[in-house]
Amino acid sequence: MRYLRTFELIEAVVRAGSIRKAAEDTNLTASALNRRIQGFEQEFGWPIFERLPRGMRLNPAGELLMQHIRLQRTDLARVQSQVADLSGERRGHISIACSQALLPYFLPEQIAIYRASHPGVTFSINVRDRAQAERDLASYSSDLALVLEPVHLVEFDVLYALPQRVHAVYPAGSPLGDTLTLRLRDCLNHRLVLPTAAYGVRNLLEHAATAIGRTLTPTIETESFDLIRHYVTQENAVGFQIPIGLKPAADAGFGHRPLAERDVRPGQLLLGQMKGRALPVASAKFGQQLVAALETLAAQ
Amino acid sequence: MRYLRTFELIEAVVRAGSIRKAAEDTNLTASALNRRIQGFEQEFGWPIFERLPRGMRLNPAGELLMQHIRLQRTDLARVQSQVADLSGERRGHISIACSQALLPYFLPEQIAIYRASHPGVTFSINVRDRAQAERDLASYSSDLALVLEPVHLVEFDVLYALPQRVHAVYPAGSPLGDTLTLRLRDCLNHRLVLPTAAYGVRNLLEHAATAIGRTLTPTIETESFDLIRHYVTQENAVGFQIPIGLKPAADAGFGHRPLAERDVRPGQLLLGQMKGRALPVASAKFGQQLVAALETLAAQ
DNA sequence: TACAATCGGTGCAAAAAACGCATCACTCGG
DNA sequence: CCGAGTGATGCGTTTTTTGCACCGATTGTA
Repeated sequence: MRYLRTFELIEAVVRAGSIRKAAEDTNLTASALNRRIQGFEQEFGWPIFERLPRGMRLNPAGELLMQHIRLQRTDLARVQSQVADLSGERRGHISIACSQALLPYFLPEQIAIYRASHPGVTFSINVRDRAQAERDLASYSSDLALVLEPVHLVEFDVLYALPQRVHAVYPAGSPLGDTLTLRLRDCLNHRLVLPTAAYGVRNLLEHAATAIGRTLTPTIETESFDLIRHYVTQENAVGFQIPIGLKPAADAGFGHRPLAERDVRPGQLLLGQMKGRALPVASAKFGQQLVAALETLAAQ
Repeated sequence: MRYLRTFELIEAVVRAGSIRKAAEDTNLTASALNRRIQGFEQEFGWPIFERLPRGMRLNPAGELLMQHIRLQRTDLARVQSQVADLSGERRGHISIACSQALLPYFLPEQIAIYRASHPGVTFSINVRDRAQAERDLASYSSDLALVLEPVHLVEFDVLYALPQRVHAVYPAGSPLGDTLTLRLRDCLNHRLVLPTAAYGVRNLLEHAATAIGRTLTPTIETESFDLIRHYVTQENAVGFQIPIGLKPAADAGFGHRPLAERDVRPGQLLLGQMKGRALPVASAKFGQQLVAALETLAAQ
C-alpha cells in the first residue's frame, strides 16, 4: 500500500537504528529518507525520534505512534481478509503463539483439519513462553495465543480455558506407575528433569513444593519439553508435562500419570487473543475450531 | 495529515455521492479525484465503489474499508492526545452521546468542573436516544455514552450503572403529592405527558402498565423532556422523568416523587464506551470523573 | 425523438512533490 | 588530531499528481 510507505520507512529506521542503514534496507538515499521522517514529524506535530550521535531512537511519542502503526497495519489486514472472504476467496494467514506442549499432537492435528477445508490459508507457529506469548499478542505479531498459565492477563481476552493437571513422566517399569494415586513427595525422591522458570508447569510445581516444605533441585533444567519426555528413558528420572502434549496411551519406553490434585493444582491452558481486537476472518474461524476441539477434550 | 489524504477523499465521495460533487468540496478536479479513487482501488485489490449512472455508492468491501478508516482516524487522534498529554499539554476534545435527562443539571455541572482544571479541552454534547447513542459509539462519532436503558449492549462497555427510579412530575398542589407511596394506577387517572417510544422512561412505563392490565394513552407525546417538565404546570397533567434530570427540591410550579418500585422497575442509567476501544486521554479522564460523580449520586 | 444535464473515464501537458548527489556540522573512539 | 560514523541541507533531476479538454453512456424533459 502506497500510503503506508511513510510508516514502513519509520519502522525501517526503528529497526536499523540509523537513517543511513535504513536507507540501504529501503533502497533510498539517506537524504530522501531523512526528509520523509522530518516531514512526518512536522505533520504529526512532535518529534518521534531522539537524535543521538550514533543514530536515531524512538522517543516516548514515537513509542505511542508505533502502537498506532501496528494496529493500523493489522486492522487493514483484517479488512482485506474480510473483503477476500466476502468475495468467496478463502485465503489468509494465521499466526499463533503457543506453548511447546501443543507442538507434538494437538496443533499439527488441528492445523491439518483446518487446512483440509481451507487450503489457501497459511500458518505461523511461534513457540513462546507465557510472558512472550502475551507480548506477541500486544504487538500484533500473533493473532491467537494458546499457553499454560499466562502471567498478566491484562489485554488478554480468554476464548477458552482448559484445566490441565500436571502429569509425571517416568520410565517404563518405574515404581511411580504402581501407587494408587501419585503423590508429589514420591516424585521428588527421584532425579528431576524440569522446565525453566519461564514455564507454567515449573511454576505450578514450585508452588506445590513450597506448600509441602520441599524445594525443587532439578538434575536437568531445560527449555525443551521434547528433551524432558525423552530423557527419562535414558536415566531413571522423573519429568513433568501437561497431558495435551502426551499421547493418551503411554509412548514406547515411558509412562505418565497425573499428580494428585491436592498436591499440585491443575493449570489453566488458555486460548486467547488481544483484548478488543477484531481478528481476520481466517484467524477468527480457526479460533472457533480450537475452542470446539478444546471443548471435546474437556468433555473426555 | 498528508498520508490520510486518500481516506479524506474517499469519505468526501461517500458523502457527496458523486466524484464531481466531491471534487468541488475538496478543491480538486474531478479527473484528479477520479484517478486517486481508481489508484486506491487498484492498490487495495478490490473496487470499493459501485459505479451507478447517477454517481458512486460504497459496495460491501467499501463499507468494511470505511470501518477501518474511522478506526484509523480515531486511533490517531488517541495517539496525538496521549502525546500531547505527555508533553504536558492538556488539550483534547470530548464527544458525548447522552440522554436529554442529563442536560439540565448533571452534564453542565460535570463539564464545568472538568473545564475548570482543563481549560484546553472542548466538548461535543450529542443528544441521542438509546439506539442512536450506541450507533454513535460504534461509528466513533462519540467517545462516551450516558443513556437510560440502552438497547443492544453489544459493543458496549459499561463503565458505571446507576439505578434510576421513574419519577412522576405533577403540578404543585396535585393530590398526587399527598399519598404515602405513589402508585402507577393513581397517575394513570390523570392526563399523561409522555416521551416517545424511543426513550427508556416510556419503555419502563409501557411494561409497568401492561403488567397491571392498563394501556398508556398520552395526551401529549413528545421528544422534549423540557416540554414534559413544563407542560404539567399549564394543564393539570402528569409527566415522568428520571431524578437526575430533576432538582432535588421541587422547582417552582411543580413537584415530583418516585413511583413505587413494585409498580415500575427502576431503569439503569449506563455510562459506557465502545467495547475494546482505547479512548483519548481527555475522554478517559472525563469518564473517570463521571464515574466518581455517579458513585456519589448512588451513595445518596 | 431530440436535447440538455448528469455521470465516470482518459490523453496530454503543466505543476508539485519526491528523490539523488554533493556537502556541511557534529560526536566519538583510537 | 584524525577518520569513521551520524543527521541535516542546497540544488538539479526524476517521478508523481493535477488541471484541462474531451469522450461515451445514461437519464429526464420538452
